[in-house]
This record gives sequence, C-alpha cells and structure tokens, in this order.
Amino acid sequence: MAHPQTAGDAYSARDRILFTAHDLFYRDGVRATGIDRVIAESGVAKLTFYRHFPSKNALILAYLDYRHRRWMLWFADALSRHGGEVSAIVPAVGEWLRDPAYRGCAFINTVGELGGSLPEVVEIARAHKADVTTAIAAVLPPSRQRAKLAQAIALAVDGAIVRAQFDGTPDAALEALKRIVASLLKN
Amino acid sequence: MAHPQTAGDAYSARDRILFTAHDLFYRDGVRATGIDRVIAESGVAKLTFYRHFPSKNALILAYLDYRHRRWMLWFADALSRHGGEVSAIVPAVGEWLRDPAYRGCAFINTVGELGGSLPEVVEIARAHKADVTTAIAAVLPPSRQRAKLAQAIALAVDGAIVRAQFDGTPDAALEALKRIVASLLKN
DNA sequence: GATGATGTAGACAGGTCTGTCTACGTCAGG
DNA sequence: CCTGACGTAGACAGACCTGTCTACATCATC
Repeated sequence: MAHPQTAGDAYSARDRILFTAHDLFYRDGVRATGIDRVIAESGVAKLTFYRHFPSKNALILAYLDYRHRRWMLWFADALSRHGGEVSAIVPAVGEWLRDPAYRGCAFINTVGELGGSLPEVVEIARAHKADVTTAIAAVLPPSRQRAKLAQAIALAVDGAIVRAQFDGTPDAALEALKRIVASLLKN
Repeated sequence: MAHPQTAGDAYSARDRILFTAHDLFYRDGVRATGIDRVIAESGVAKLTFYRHFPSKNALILAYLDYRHRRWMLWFADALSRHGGEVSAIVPAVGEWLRDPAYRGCAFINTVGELGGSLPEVVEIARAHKADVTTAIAAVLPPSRQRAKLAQAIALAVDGAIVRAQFDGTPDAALEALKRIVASLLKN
C-alpha cells in the first residue's frame, strides 16, 4: 500500500500532485484538505496544479481512481501471497487493517463526506465495491452460490473495515469476520 | 425515526437548534453544514445559539448524543414490533434502510469526516456501536457464544448499512445480511 | 534560434466559515 | 416596578478556501 518506487525521485508534476493528494485526502479527509495544502506539499506551483486538474473535484475523482487501482493491485497480491484460496481473505484483510496508516475505506469515507454533493463519487465507490466482490469471488470454490457468497463475504469485510476504524485495534473485527466467513462456508 | 411530536410546536430554542442540526448534519454532513445554516433554519438568533452551544464542535457532539438516544429507542421499538427475537433483526434493519431519509450511519459518516480532528467523536461512535451490539445480544437465545455471536451480527449490520448507502436500493444488502445471520445461527 | 509546452512564485478576488459584538425587545418573579 | 434571564437582528473581524492572473524560467523540437 505504498506509492510506486519512492526511490525513483523523477515523477511528473501530475504524479507528485496525485500522490500527495492521496496521502492527505486519505489521512485527513477530502473536505478538510485544502488545495493550497496539496500544492505546498507536492512542491508544485498553483498554476501547474490547475493545468493538470481543472478543479478540486476533478482531483478528488482522480484520487479515487488512483486509490482504486492501487488498492485492487495490493489486494490481489495479498490474496495470492496468502495462498489464493478462501482462507486467504481474512489474513489479507488483516494485513490492511493493521497498517499504521489505516484510516478506513477511502470510498466509504468519501461517500460519507460528499456523496450527496458529488454523485460521481457514489458511482466510483459502487464500482469499487463491485470489483472487490469480484476479487473475492475469484478465490471461492466454484459453486452455484459463488456470487451470492462473495456478496455476503464482501459485506462482512465492509463491516470489519468500519469496526476496525472505530476500535483502536483490528482484533475484534478480524475475529468476527473470521467467524462469519467460516460459518458461511459450512452452509 | 422522527423528532418527538412535531405538532407540539412549543420547543425551547435549544431543542429547535438540536433538531435542525440533526436533520442538516445527517443529510448533508457535519462539515458541509455551516453554523449560519443551522441558525437560519432553526429560526434562532446567533447569540442564542452561542449561549446554548459554545462552539460548533459542541453542537456536533450534542447531535451525536441526541442521535444515539433517538436511534436506540427506535431500534428497541422496531425489534420488539418484529417479534423481539433473532428473526426481528433483519426486518428491523430493513425498515431503517428503506427510510427515504436514509443516508447511512450518522456515526460512521461523522467518524469518516472528522475522526482525526475530533477524537471525542470516535469515542461516542464506539460507545454507540457497543450499545447496538448489546441490543442485538438481547434478542439472541442464551448461550455461551451469545456475546461473540452478537459481535458478528453487529459487524454484518454495519456492512449492510454501508452497502445500502452505496446502492440505490437496500435489497442486496438485506439479502446478504439475512444469509449471514441465518448461517451464523446454524453453527 | 524561435516557439510552445511545461514549469515556478506568488498576488489577488470573491466567497464562506466560525465566533464576537452591539443594540434592542420581552417577560416572569421578587 | 425593576431586574435578570432569555430572546431577536444583524454587523463585523479574521481566517481559510477555490480559482484566476501576471511575470518569469527552462528546455525539447522544428
């Protein structure tokens, strides 16, 4: 869950803006983070920013798009590292929830912040959750119930995401998630 | 899920402020809603507002406290109206998710908005979720696993809350929730 | 060597936000 | 009748936010 090769140190202005925006938006929220802050921390001029992104809303959408691509890559990798089967789901999620920078799901948080005023956000979030569900389905054993089962597990994962964001530690969330997944697989 | 007796029309200034803040904060988010808006819509003077609430943050905390009390009352009522047993959980939650004013969980949304900058919010949200879990446990059949089971169900309810907020309709969320609850009870 | 794309630095306008302040009204209880 | 609690109306300060603008630098390509 880190930006690509921080050592490379030769990023385009657009990428630096996007990486900085990602970190700030995710950590502090999109509304609490001002454009000026993003500009200052990415070491870019204001005009350069507005040449790449016509408005803050455009940056927010680019942030979510980037977040989605990065998170999906990480998730696929984590699943395969943990065996690529059903049993990989809880450990993979656990890895994320234990990340010190963990602050919940970027899409849940952003929808909560401006779902009402920026409808594209809801659309992107829905697409993200659909892709997560598909990724979960891919590690389930084939059966007629696979799609429904993946939906139920994905929903439980969202529950764990929220609970871990509230509690200081992800332990209770992971235990409950594990219980749900195990129970679903037995039926 | 409505304010107490709207017909009574003789509320204190403090209550009018609180009811208005509740509706605006829940619908539009706490950060997107300005104090001036709350003041204008509750038909109160600015000085009056600041006499009752020393700051916007204080109003936010009062909002969450009020929301918590009202929601718990509603939930207990809904559970008992649906039979007061395990089978009441999904229909009760469904009632809420179908409410036209439904915009997700006030606590999840507010933590997402300012969990970082206002730690009391996280504390209140955690206490709320703990109370919800207790209310769920109260309709479960007694067993050694009751507390753990209630935790798992509460986590799944949070998942359903989030999913219903994303999708236009709560149907998929309720179906998945139902599946999880049924599965947990069989083991 | 001219040109255009891309970059930096930073002033500025116009809006919105929170919180304070002045000035005035109403009314119940002693 | 008077005093203090509580209310209204609205100006104001100071901060912060987005987005535009001027003026200048760098550099690859034709």
